[in-house]
Amino acid sequence: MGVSKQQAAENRRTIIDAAARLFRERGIDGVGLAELMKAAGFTQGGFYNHFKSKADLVDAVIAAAVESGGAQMTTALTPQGEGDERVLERQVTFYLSKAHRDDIDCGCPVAGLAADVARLESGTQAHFAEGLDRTFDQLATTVGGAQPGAGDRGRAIALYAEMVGALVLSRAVVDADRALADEILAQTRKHLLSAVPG
Amino acid sequence: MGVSKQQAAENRRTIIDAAARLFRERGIDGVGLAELMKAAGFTQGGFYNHFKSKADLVDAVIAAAVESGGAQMTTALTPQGEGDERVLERQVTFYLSKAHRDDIDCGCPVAGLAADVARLESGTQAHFAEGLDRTFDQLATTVGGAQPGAGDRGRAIALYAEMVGALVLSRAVVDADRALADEILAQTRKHLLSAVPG
DNA sequence: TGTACATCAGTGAACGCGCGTTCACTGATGTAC
DNA sequence: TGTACATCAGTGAACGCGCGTTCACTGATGTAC
Repeated sequence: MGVSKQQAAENRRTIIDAAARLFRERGIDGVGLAELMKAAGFTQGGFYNHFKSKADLVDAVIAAAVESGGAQMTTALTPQGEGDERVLERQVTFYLSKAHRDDIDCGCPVAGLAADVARLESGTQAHFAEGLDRTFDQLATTVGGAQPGAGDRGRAIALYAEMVGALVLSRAVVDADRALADEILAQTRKHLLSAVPG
Repeated sequence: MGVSKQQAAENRRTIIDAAARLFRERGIDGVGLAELMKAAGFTQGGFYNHFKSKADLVDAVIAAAVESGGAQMTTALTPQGEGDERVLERQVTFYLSKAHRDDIDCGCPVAGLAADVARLESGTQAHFAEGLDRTFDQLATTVGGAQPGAGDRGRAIALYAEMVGALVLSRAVVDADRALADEILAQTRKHLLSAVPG
């Protein structure tokens, strides 16, 4: 068609965003390039103007997802400026909400993509690992609050693992047994919030 | 070839076992039927003598995995007859070991398949949900120990979610950042064992 | 117990289909003069 | 500033390949008489 460089860059971004959504929803193997390009508003052939292969796109998706705020844990839903105790509480409450579970294509990419990432080449895994590492550090400062300590990162890791596990398990059964899916969220929420001071 | 009914039943089992292994390792979408049948020691065409579709096999795999001892949590590695406190400790220690993480094709099917299960039809999800529910109950009695209480199941769910999350996250980064993968296991192990009395 | 035949788990080739990828082509963008 | 041309993001058809599935065929199993 003929398109400005800026437009082309925006289009690339559009493709990555569509892929991030579809990959979380149906898994990387479950999404074809034709369908993906159509979802982004383009035809199949244009894909290779932006990426040299599907693996290259996956790499870009992981890098972008992880870059946009350490896996969605410490951004959007935590308007800064309030007391740190409350921030942790609100993050946990949102992360383990039914809304977050049911909105998988906009939800935490760590929970949505972790299983697939385990099967990717280690170059792509490395981006994911960097983002996860950063997420642990950010969460550690939130956990530490006013009195940071040596065990904060360890506690952050345990906290995050429980949230990711609960979300993955809840999603795995929600279509067949909504009560069980809700129970998983409710019990882990209760467990984690009881550990938060206040 | 001509094969006895008993032999046929054994062959069916062999196919399911091979599928359980391969599905955990590379994801359901990542395994083709030709490859699967070859791994089980047969040719491609025989598949439909045992299953009416790939989805039917997946259903059988989930049902079998979940049936063989509530997701491998409360079987094999816990020789009964010893004190209950120690049983929980040993289960956690094994579940969060490097050996369990690295041996994904023989490991806990809940952690290995949960992400894929979320995308399956709800009939298949139901088998998984039943197994998960039973696992929670079994783990609750272990958690309750000598003094069972009303909060045991809730604590079991939180415990299990943390273990599954840790295993999934550790596997997602192990090829790219082994230190981080090990840290995740070590910190969650430490966190969970510190909560066990004794 | 022995013979005749239906069953059905196995083989291996073939089917259509959608996958990731390649290609020739188009035409506005953006540069060179 | 205006003209000539290279660039390259877009289109849409085509490629080979492996997928899930179907098929005709084989021959030991297992039943009927």
